[in-house]
Amino acid sequence: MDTASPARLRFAPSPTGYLHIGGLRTALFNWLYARHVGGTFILRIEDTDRERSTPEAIDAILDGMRWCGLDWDEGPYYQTERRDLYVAAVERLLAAGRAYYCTCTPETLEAYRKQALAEGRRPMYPGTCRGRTSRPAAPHAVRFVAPQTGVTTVDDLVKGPVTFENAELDDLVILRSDGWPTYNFAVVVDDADMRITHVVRGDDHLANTPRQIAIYEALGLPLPRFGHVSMIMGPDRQKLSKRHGATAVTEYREMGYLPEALDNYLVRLGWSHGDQEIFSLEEMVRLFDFSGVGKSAAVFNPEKLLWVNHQWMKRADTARLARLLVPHLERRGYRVEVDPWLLRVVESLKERSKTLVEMADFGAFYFKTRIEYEPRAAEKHLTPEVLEPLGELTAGLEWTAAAGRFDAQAVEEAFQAVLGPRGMKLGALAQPVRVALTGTTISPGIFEVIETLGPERTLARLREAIAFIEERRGAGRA
RNA sequence: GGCCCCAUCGUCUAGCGGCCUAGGACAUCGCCCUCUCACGGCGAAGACACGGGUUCGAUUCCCGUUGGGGCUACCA
Repeated sequence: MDTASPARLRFAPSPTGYLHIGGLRTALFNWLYARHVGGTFILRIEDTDRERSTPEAIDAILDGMRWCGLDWDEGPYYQTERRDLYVAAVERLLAAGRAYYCTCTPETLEAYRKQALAEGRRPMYPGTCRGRTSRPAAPHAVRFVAPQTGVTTVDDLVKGPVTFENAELDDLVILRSDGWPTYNFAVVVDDADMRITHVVRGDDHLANTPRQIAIYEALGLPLPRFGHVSMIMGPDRQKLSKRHGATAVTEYREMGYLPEALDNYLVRLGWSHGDQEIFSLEEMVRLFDFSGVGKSAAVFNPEKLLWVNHQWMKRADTARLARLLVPHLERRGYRVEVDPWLLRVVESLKERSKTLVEMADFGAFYFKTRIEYEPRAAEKHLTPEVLEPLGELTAGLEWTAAAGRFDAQAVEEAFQAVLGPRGMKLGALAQPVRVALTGTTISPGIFEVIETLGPERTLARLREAIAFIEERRGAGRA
């Protein structure tokens, strides 16, 4: 028995560029609702604009969606493979007198529009070809006979009821002179054919909805529910675009973001559930509903995304993080593989890294064969005064290593053995050691670093630092 | 220009007539924790765009103004 919900939703991007943040959020909302009600999620590629559509863009869309965990149950369907369907629908409209051939050239149309605008009139199609029912020999498009009276009300899932005057509707072109359908027509034919029950999309399509409803009605097709989600904008309150920095979802992967973090951040842009900020995909699916979707547009805030990512980095499974970190390390020239040692490294880093990129940069010292000291750090901490304690610590750690235990606890004891008798504070020794081991004054806890580094690397680096100080002292005397 | 949508801290938002001297989160600024950096804890600052109504009572409902956005293509 089929107990699944009959709800069918779709994401229908046009492959004219990379998959951007706004598109991904639309996809996410569709996917979440479909999963929430146990319905079907369909992917459809709207590639009828053959000038601007590219195979690379299609790959980018599929890739981005997979990365974010938005799996589809049907498709991808391609509109360029469904042309017969649109043409057949056009024929039906033509036969029913709900469409007509139009031979007006783009030039005359453009001239007319300009004139209308200049005179302060509405730039609508003048209806020159209305009623032309026989196929012209000249190049022609097909126009839809739009209703001229009455109103159309869209009972929107997020905006509520929105009413439009049908007199505002234009006789729009449904079939271009190149034989391909236009957007407003193809969506209707496809959504109906695919039995879409909820059309959820950006609210830049709200004004298109009455035009589409008119087509549904002319074709005698049942109406789906519509839901128009507000858009995502840049800090300048303009539609998000390349100007605003990274907007392609794959860029976020390269910048070291986790897909669950991007999903989490995006779902909170326009949707909320009380005061909760962190949601797993599973939680979103359980909680998502249109009643929680807001009406107003939201400004994309990279800083909050960074924070959300940090939250997910801390929660992430260490082995998975290690696997994801590898390419970032390789990009920096470190040959590593996922082994227990890398796991330890990641473990020491995950709490304090906001992104994988940050983790790779911050943890690079673990992998370096030679430590370069930051000049200021060396200046301040690798001084002759610490030569003796450093030497003593090195000896102590050698002993610790020889004893076969090199854990944080044993390391700390070695430190105390140096510190205690001298009445030194931990910081006075920890910082020089930190510079010796990492080259900088910033790192995870020093005992943890030493334990992770292991005796061999630790002792080599300490000796090198001692040599460095001695050499510099010698140079100073000369 | 016309039509449509939107309007709570800088940003994301809670609020669905009295619980609001408006709550949370990011960012900012203090303090605490502390071997550095983070994390964490505590605290500060910070908003209902404006004007009319409706109501015993409006952030919440209605109208207008203002501001922002979208559509107005043989792009999607």
